[in-house]
Amino acid sequence: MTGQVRTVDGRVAGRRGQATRQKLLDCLSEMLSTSPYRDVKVIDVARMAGTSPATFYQYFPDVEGAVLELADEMAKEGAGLTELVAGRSWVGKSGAAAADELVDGFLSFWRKNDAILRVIDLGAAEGDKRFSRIRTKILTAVTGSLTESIKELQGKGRVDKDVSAPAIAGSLVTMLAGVAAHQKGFTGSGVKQADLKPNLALLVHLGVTGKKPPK
Amino acid sequence: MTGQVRTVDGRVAGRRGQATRQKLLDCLSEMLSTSPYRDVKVIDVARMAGTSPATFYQYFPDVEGAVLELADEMAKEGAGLTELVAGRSWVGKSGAAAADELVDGFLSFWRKNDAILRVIDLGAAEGDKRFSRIRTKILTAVTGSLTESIKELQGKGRVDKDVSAPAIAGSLVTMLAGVAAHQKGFTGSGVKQADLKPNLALLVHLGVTGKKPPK
DNA sequence: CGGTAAACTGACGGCATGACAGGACAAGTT
DNA sequence: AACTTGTCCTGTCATGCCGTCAGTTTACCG
Repeated sequence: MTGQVRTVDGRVAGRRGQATRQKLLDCLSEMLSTSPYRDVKVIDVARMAGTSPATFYQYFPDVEGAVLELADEMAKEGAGLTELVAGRSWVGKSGAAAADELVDGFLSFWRKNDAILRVIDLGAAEGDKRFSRIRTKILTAVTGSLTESIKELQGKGRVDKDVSAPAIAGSLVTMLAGVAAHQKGFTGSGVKQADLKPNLALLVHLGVTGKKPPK
Repeated sequence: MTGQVRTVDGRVAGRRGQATRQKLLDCLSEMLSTSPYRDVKVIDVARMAGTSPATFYQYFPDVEGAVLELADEMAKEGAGLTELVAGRSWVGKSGAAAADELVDGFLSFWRKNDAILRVIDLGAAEGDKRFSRIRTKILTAVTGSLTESIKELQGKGRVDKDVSAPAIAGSLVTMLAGVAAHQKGFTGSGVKQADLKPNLALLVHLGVTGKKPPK
């Protein structure tokens, strides 16, 4: 599928080359989680990796390009999020459990990768197609499965036919992403940390099934 | 309340000074909506305003500082969002209408100011307290009122006591903000534009009242 | 008209960017 | 071991933006 790793000027990268490339990506990743995106400079990343800016530009066209690589790596890992939803029953008590675990899994994934994810979010919001595509790819892992679940419930007559399954699924996932990204903002305005997850799960359950979960 | 407008070196700004200051802010605002945040340079803003970079630095410490000013302007305007919720009844048909209008008003506010809002979002997500505070200030206009509405319903026994009103309100508003910011991402993945608002309104209604709106 | 404070600018050292050519290195060949 | 080959890295350079200062122009007031 993906061809070999290549440098900007078209050479194929060997073992050593791939190692430095990866090191640069790692350092960029750390940089992103410690400094504002706007202040991340090529020279700092290169210094941290014990190399020179020129080396950086051999493997990536610019900072954005490198971020997209990081995002791609993460998107692959994010494909596993599908399992949080696929094949789950949303009826009765197992429905409540499904909501709980979806919220939990999603939040921890987001938190683990928050630095890159917020850059992707920004790029996508700015209308950059490359970022939008990756963002969709990551979220589709969840929204897709969730859409299926809702459609299934509609098929059984448990959910109104006139709701749009993809719209609901997308909105709920966006909510989870937003809350994960601004978690600090919540605790700062009168929401107890412990209250967050159960109430999110409640909202997810309500959205998917249209009903409150059983006690 | 707010003292006079001051330059970085402490002078008070006169008529002419305030005019150029405002012009710089306007140009910055336009710049933000046409270029990626990372590429917005002081020199471009200054050029667009027909002045020099040095002038920019007389009124703002850096680009971030100027963005915070823009955000402050917008926060004042955003205070009007309270009226989308305050004093509304969430019972019966008027509940459905309240949800509709909240979604509508919120989305159009967000869309009108999306350039600055996504920068604020980024700053807040990166943990910058100044951005977090402004973001909270804007959102509080809605979450606060919404929290009150939910608490009121809880008082009347129409909503379970064990849900956290602020957590629900915050999550719903975050959902609205997220959807507004990534609206294009939705339509790009199988959600019809026209389906979005009604389904969001449904989710809001469900979240606030715990019940589906009447037909 | 003269004085004072405000408003602006030119110019400068410093740093990031992005390109190139050439040197260092690993691995295999003779 | 010396040589060869292709990969990998860096020194260096031109360019352009950043952020600051000293100094000039403009507006206001007695």
